[in-house]
Amino acid sequence: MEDFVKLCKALGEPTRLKILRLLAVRPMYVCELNVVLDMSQPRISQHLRVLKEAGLLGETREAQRIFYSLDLEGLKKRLGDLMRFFIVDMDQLPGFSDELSRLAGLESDGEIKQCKAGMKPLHLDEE
Amino acid sequence: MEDFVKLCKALGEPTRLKILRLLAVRPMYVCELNVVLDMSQPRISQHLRVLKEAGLLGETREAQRIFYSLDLEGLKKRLGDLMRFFIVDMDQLPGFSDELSRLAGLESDGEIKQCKAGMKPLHLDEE
DNA sequence: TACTTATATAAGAAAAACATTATGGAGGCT
DNA sequence: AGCCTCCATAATGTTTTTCTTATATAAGTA
Repeated sequence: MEDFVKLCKALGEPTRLKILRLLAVRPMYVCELNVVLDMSQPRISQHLRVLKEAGLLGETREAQRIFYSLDLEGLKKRLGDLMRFFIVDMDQLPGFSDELSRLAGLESDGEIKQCKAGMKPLHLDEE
Repeated sequence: MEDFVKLCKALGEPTRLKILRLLAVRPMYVCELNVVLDMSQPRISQHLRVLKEAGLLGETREAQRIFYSLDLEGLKKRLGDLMRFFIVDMDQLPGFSDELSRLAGLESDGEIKQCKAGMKPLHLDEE
């Protein structure tokens, strides 16, 4: 699940979405992004790092330049995986064991009656 | 584009992803989420608000309870739209006119030579 | 070697997101 | 009416992001 969070967090920022959208036109050097986006170079580099760590970018060094590219097929696959995350049975997913057992506990008594169980216990004995 | 940012920002947070994943099992009351997630009620309410504003949730009042649901088909469509955002021609998209013209400027002189244009002008006359 | 270009990284400030605690309001039950 | 449950909202503190400015590294050029 952390992977999906990282992916969506990377996509959920206007500057980064713009960068990706531009790299979808064609791969570019940082200095080209610098010109096209009209933003400071460190700002762009930092966003590129986030995108790279999310596994969205390819990177090729060419002399002192670095050529960044977006793998559209990879992104497509990642978004497909994300969609499937919501569709597959939850017990096929890691990291949901606690939630699953509490959910089972909820449904064990047939009808949903009260949710008191989830509330903090009242302090009946306060001074 | 702002819509995509909002969507991805909503998805890019572990608690919210968990909430959505649970609502994908079945619609739930807030108090049920409260029990299943074992988190404070305001925390859940606030995340539900973000998800609602991102257009991801359906909401039905039932007496004093509120029944939240996730529209899987809607989410699927939104993710498809997001993918297409990267595929369609950029001049079909709003909000990229400046970038498009600067990109055209880059390519007008055939080869990419220097990116000096994007650098800040050097101050040649400092004291 | 000295200078320039291209990029990354660090350090700091400002803004945004998140969690907690406390409160408020709507609706059911006695 | 009075109390309880369910949920939202406000206020506050803390952590995370984001941006800027400044500096560092790597590689080309004169």
